[in-house]
Amino acid sequence: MAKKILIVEDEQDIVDLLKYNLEKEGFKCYSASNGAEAVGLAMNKEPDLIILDIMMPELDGIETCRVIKSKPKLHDTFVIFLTARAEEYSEIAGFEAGADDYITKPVKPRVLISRIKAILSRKKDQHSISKIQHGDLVIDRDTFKVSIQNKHFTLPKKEFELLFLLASKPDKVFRRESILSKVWGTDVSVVDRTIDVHIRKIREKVGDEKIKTIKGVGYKFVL
Amino acid sequence: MAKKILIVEDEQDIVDLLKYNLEKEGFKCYSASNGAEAVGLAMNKEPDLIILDIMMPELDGIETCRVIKSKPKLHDTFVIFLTARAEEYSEIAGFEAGADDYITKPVKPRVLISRIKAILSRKKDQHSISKIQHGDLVIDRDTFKVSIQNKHFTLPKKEFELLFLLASKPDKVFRRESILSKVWGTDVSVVDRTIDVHIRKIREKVGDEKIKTIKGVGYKFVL
DNA sequence: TAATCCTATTAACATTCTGTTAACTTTGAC
DNA sequence: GTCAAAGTTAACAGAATGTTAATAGGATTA
Repeated sequence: MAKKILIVEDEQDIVDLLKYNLEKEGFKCYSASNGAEAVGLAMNKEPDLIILDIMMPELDGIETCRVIKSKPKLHDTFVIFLTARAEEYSEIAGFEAGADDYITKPVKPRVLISRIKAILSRKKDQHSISKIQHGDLVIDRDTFKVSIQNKHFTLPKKEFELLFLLASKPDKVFRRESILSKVWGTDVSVVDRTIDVHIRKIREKVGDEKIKTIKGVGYKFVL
Repeated sequence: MAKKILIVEDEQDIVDLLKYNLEKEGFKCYSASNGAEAVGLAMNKEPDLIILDIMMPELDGIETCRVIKSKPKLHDTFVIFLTARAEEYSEIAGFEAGADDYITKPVKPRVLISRIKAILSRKKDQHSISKIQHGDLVIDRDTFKVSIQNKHFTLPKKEFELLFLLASKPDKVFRRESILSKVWGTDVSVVDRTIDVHIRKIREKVGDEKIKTIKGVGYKFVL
């Protein structure tokens, strides 16, 4: 799923430069040219990360960041500040406002991208429980290994994510839409059969009995 | 053992200020008033960290930094630049010359000290474990030597760091982004293929089976 | 200093494997 | 029995990784 990035910057040139480079890397970009617009867009699109210019007319970057961080919905959104080198800028103030990193202009696209990736991967790490263990089943995110009844496999990514999801709550029925949004993400669209095919592949490995179909609803993992 | 810090600065007042504060914190200080002297002292004392004024007569800070970083012996020494706020200073040039951080004048001792500690602790993390031993595998940071199944090699730096990382937690899958940030650092950006090429070279030496690919995720070291 | 060697990186191309789809079959609730 | 939902299979496209060779720049040696 493409990560969403909101660029907040009043100089159109810079917006274009960033947008071009970020989209090339597969990010979905939005842009705003002032703080107020930024807050609105952020609430609307819920980006994964916001690139925020410090120097802006009216609501400046630091204030904008404060406003953003005060919204519960956006509390976990990452913020990177953009700052001119010579600028009178207090790094401390920036971090206190809740920034996760800052980058000085002129922006080197590659530096920006590597920092963004580093930050986004941080988030990913935080959100994942790394190990599931139920009876004779062990699923370990760290090693990407699955073992069940003395059988061991290393599953492809999607299959792994799907099994991990189902097995995280044995016996709970996961509806198809819920599976889609959690494993595939909200902005990809795949045909319905795709889930079935993956379920099929998993069943081949862990055994047909382990995943039960609830027709009209979804699937559940049984021990 | 007290960490050694070399202060390179032509204004005696500042030298005194820094020295006073750093020594109070338990650091051992040396000082030089120009670039040439600095290089000599650095080679001689091998400090842990060098505080380098950008503006200096003759050899300026950036050039001095380049010279220092070109000496293998000093390659891993940390460098902090000291720069006047209003100064026309290219941060890019500084980081490209190999600086690890920079601080603007007027120097606030508390800021300086906290940055120094942060930087020195970085080093500590990286180098704290110097030897890995798992089964027939031995990897020694001090000598850059690796031995496995009666085969011995000395790996180039990057290959070594990469193998060291993977082998530090056998079976754990390291995601590509994580490898990048840990071996290459967050500020450099290299093409994706670079990791593969290094993996390939390591595999040639330690054997293909030792490093397993988890497609879409990363690599892991297996015993 | 020049010549040589070695490392890190990249580009270009080859290969492998995953994820997805289409097309068709089977199942089970009503 | 009907029909929507799910199962199944094979084929395909494209992503992800493997591989090789070329290059640049440091470091080492003569």
